[in-house]
Amino acid sequence: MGRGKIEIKLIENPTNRQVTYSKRRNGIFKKAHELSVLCDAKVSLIMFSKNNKMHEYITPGLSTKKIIDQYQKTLGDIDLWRSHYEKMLENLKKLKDINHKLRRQIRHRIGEGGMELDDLSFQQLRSLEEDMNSSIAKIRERKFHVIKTRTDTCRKKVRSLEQMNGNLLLELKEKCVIHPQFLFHDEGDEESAVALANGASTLYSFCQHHSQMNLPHHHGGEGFKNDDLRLG
Amino acid sequence: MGRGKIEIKLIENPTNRQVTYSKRRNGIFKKAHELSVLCDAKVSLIMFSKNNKMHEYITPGLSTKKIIDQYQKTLGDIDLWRSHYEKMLENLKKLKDINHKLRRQIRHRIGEGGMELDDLSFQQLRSLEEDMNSSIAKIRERKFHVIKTRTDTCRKKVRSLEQMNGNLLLELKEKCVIHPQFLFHDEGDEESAVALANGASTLYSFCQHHSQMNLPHHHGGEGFKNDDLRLG
DNA sequence: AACTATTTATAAGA
DNA sequence: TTCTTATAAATAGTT
Repeated sequence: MGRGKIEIKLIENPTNRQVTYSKRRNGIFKKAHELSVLCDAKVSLIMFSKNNKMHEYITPGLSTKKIIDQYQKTLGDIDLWRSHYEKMLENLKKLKDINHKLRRQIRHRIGEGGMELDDLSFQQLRSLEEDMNSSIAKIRERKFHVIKTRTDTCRKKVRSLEQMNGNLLLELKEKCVIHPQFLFHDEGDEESAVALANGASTLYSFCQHHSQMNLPHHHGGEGFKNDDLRLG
Repeated sequence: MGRGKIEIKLIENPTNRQVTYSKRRNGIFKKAHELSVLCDAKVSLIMFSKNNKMHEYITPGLSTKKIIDQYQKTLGDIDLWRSHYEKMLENLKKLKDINHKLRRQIRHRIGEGGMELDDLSFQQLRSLEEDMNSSIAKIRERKFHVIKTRTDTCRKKVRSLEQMNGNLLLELKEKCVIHPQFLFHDEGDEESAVALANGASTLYSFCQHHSQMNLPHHHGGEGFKNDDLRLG
């Protein structure tokens, strides 16, 4: 802004440079002050000319020392944040590593992907096989336990149903003695009544069966993961 | 500069204030950078908005820390200069005081100005009088010494001249015996010859006398001054 | 340090 | 925040 446009590059002529320095310095100081007032901002402006003459502007009511202190405190806070951030990054990296190892272990145990097992030495493979065998043994044991439990539950249910069935038949016979008109009204009716009684029980059993199918599966999964984390 | 002119006072509307802050901040940063480049100046610009958000500009290739260090060093230097200046001021004051006292003493000793002696108590005046008396005694002693020295010198000179005179007369008589035509040619001639011989001697004596008149005077002056400084 | 033709910054509005 | 634009302000070159 002026009679001509100028390039923003060092002014070689020392006199011109000095004049421009003075003019623009005043300009900036004025603008700094306007900013201080208009926006209630804290401004510190320190400058050294080429021949190391110092000039400064400071928002009225403040000292440059205060600004510097606040500046350094802010930098300190930024450092704290950065170190915090860097710790988090490190943590993330560790977790990713563990994740990778776990995935690899899982692949090994599944024996998936053809080439996956080529990474392992003979010893590692033997150890893996043994490991798998003992795992299978545990799984089988658990399976038998589950089957046994379920069988027992079924037996109990059957027994209770048989008893309920007997009671109902007795009741029915008594009613037939008192009101003979109910006897042998329709063969199908008697069967459907029994079916109805059994149906409710079957529905109950289904619910129980369903929950038993899910929970052990879930628990097994967790146990497996825990083993993996210990190994990773 | 803008669609309308604004007063330089706090912008009450927070939104407007924030917008203005952003715009003007960029403006100042740009100008600071231009100054850095155009004039090869070192510029540090730190600002905190009303809600304590920090922004800074720093001349490329520098760190804010460096600027702050230079700033503090400069302030330190200014402090050094100021303390130096203050010490000089103090010194100056002391010397002025001494000067005053000395002048007063001199005035007392001279007894000048009528009212000057009114400052002093009877004791002080007695002491001053004694002091002056002893000074007078010293001066008198010195005076006698000088007179004695000068008298001795004169006697020696007279003796040497009388001898020289005798020698010349003898020489003259011998010449008269060998060449009687010189005898009693003119009465005045003999007198003028003696006068000539004495004249050279008188000239010599004058020079010596002149220097003796100056030197003791000078020494006396110095001695007096030294006394004064000791008393001040 | 003052002047002034220009360039630049920016207030207001979208 | 960003863009536009009419206008205010800054300043380069000159005296």
